[in-house]
Amino acid sequence: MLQKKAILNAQPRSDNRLNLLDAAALRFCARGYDGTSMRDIASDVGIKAGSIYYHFESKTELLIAVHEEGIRRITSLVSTAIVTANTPRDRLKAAMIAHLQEILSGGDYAQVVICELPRIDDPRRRRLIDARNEYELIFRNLIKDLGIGSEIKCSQLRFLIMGAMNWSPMWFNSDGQSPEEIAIGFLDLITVTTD
Amino acid sequence: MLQKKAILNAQPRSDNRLNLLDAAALRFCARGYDGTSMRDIASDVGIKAGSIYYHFESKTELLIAVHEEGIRRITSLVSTAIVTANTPRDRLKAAMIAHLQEILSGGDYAQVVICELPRIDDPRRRRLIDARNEYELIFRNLIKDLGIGSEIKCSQLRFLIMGAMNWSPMWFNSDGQSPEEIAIGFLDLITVTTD
DNA sequence: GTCTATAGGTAGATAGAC
DNA sequence: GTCTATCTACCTATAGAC
Repeated sequence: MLQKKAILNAQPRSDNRLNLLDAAALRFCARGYDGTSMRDIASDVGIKAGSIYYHFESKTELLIAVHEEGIRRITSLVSTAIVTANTPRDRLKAAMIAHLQEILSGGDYAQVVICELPRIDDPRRRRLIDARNEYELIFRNLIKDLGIGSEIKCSQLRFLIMGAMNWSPMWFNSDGQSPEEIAIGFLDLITVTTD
Repeated sequence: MLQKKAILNAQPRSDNRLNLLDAAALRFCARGYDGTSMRDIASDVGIKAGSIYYHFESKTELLIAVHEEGIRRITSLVSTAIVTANTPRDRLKAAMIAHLQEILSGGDYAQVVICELPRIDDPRRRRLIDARNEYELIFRNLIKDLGIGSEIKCSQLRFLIMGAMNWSPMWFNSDGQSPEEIAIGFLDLITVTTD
């Protein structure tokens, strides 16, 4: 009975699994995957490197887990943010705000999703790329709903917006504009009329 | 006779320093600084790892040299591109085209400038950041010349444009739009009026 | 200028004690 | 679940022969 519940919850005890994920996200974000050692991550949570392998099969597996958790979080946040908005433009604005909040002040998971993907050398890489593409589908649809015209124009707009947002960690300063102000500033500069 | 020509063509003698720079740029671009070993770079030019140290003091020094060369090239290209344009908008367009051409089809140096800077752990890092900021000053001035108004609006526009451009290697496909078409597409989506 | 050989260190991962 | 100990492999960098 008790055991059954534990199985259903998937990861019942072992709190350090989550601590390891957090530490890995932080380290991968700060120094990159190749610049981070298992010993670094282990010491952040107060255990020895060998003990990580009780929770994760390999270093790659750890990166994949961080990546999947990052996708899960940002997808959830952005999906939730757009339901309360009424017009297509407001929905896009809400999505941009949520996306920027997550990658600028939401933690390290999102930045790992954004930056460390190209480094993964693993058969499962494709699955991660697919997951990220599925996330970006949200923006693809929001932009299509703007009704600005051709397919190619929609692609260009998507690349413009996503690029500007995903690059923002490179210059963002928490003393300056807030993620929300940045999102609004970007959107105001963009021509979203149908002509 | 044949042998002499082969030597002249492939390795202009002694100038393996340039070959090493090229190989390092390619490797750093593809696998990142931490994901590249001196053996990788050496084998690309047909020498052994230890021999690199005749040309460069250290691996960091090699990255710095790639970075400086990258800055030098893109600054030169963009500076040249804007002199033939007449209006502020055309100058910005010319700069964007040159920038995108260099990072998308110009080689690996520019991409190293863009992506590998945060990883450098060296006192000389500041010098490189300054160099990149000086390069970006070109765009800062071009945008100011548009006369779109407030300082903050100019910053937002700069971040929007630079972010979209610098992110483009993540999705660029040489079978699709050309760098020039991408630049024009981006600019057309942006409101550059003074109101 | 490039080689060989190697120093000295750190990486990811495993085995078995507790 | 975490430890210690260790394996194997690879890393940057140096020294000296050629």
